[in-house]
Amino acid sequence: MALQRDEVVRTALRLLNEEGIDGLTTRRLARELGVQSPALYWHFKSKRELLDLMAEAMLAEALPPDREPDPAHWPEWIATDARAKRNALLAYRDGARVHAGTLPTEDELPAVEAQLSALCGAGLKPRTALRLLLTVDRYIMGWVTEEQAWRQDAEDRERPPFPDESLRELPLLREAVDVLRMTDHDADFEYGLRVLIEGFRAEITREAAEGAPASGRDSKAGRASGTGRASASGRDSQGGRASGEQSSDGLA
Amino acid sequence: MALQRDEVVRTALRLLNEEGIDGLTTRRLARELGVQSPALYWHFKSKRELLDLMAEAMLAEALPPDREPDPAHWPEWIATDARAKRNALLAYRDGARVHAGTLPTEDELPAVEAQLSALCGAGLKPRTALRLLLTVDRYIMGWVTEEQAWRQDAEDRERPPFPDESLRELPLLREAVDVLRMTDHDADFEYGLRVLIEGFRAEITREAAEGAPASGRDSKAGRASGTGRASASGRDSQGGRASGEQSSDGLA
DNA sequence: TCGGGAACTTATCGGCGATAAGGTGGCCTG
DNA sequence: CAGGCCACCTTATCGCCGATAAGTTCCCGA
Repeated sequence: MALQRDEVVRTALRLLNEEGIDGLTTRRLARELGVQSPALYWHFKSKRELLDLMAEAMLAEALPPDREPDPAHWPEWIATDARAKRNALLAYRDGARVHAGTLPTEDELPAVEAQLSALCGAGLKPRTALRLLLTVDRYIMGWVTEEQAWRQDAEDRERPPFPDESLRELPLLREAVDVLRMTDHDADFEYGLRVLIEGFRAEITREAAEGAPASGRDSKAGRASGTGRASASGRDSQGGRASGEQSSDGLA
Repeated sequence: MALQRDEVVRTALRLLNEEGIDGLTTRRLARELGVQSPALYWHFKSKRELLDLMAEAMLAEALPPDREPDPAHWPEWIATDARAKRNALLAYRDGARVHAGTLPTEDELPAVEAQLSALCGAGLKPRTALRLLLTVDRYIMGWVTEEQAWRQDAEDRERPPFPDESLRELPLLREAVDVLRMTDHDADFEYGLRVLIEGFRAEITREAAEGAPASGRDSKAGRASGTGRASASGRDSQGGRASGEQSSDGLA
């Protein structure tokens, strides 16, 4: 029986957990499947494509696509989905790094549309609703990336970081030392998640309030800020981001 | 004149911008410096160490360490610092990936202590204040990682993603299409940042309110939630995260 | 003057992603 | 039944990577 793409992906995910992303090589994976490594290139045009499919499979396990979010309880399902996604990324070693930079597949879009629909039902404009979803997504990605990096080199760390004597002159950090040393990932993640949702709540009432009067489009209050000298290091790099500008629309 | 660690780091950062993180190899860097590649291992014990120093240098350019944040205007300096950090990461190609997973150096801790001091002056407990700082940090990291990945493969992308016809049946996404396609990174980042700060504001008043009565420690309202089946795919991986538990302390 | 160590070179290792080219077997067509 | 095609895999190889071992150079201080 010939190899199936699906079987390759599943084996790759298992191998990811056993060896980590650095141990996930085409040769190793091929050996696991009982073939030679170039055989994989019949099924995938590159390792990147394999990683993309792995990322897709990871999240597909966590978020069943057939859900109808309820506008009335948006804080609950936003939080539930966020936890589910974090758990999905945590379920595989280096899961966040595998998923990072992946584009949503076209068949994930309907689920997003459903979420947008619920948020608009709660009073948001589509643009704002999508920004909101992206915001929590970025938070999750950043969080889990850091969390897994921490767990990863916690194994081969000789002694715990931030030893007590380095905090001698820093009483506040000393008081928050368990947050600093990330002894309770779950609770700390949950805190940020709650802060985000609290902010969404404020944003929703704000947008509802400003939607009621005359105004229509995004308010355009300038407040150009940023760092002053934003792009460091002589060369500007990055293909020409105009550096200092930032178009915050009023934050106080 | 012999090579200096500092010179190597600066050259590496320049090279990073020119070639990207995948083009930043020890051989290429050595060539740039006019030496052979093993010479680098006299100055750095591994490439990882070099990357750590690069990450440190990147941020050092952006955040001068001698600042005394004002408790009265915490939303302003939180936002300013966040923009500065984002700009610092954006100033180098793959800056976020280089910085990801790096531990704060001991000499960055005093700056954190100063920030904590200001936030506590605004009414937060040290633990909560640090959690808050970590939250915005994770958001920045997640955001810029995604942003740079997007910019990166925007170059060698044949045609724009999410073509119009794929959104035919998705009116809300179609309305938010410029957010989906990330045509204005700055504004979208700024939106999430404002949401976070709005949430912090709510959190501060909440904590101040609950600090006033009898209560002392973190409120322990259970609400175990999560996904139900959290860790997918048979093997549990990740070295035994007890999967379903989540210690949210009350979010509605 | 000369010993030692900082700073480098040359040589090499094992492993990586990827490509080229060739083989093999089953199925479909004539 | 013959023949060819094509899905699927192998063998061979390329150029590159991070890293180590061992040898060389040269300056500086006792």
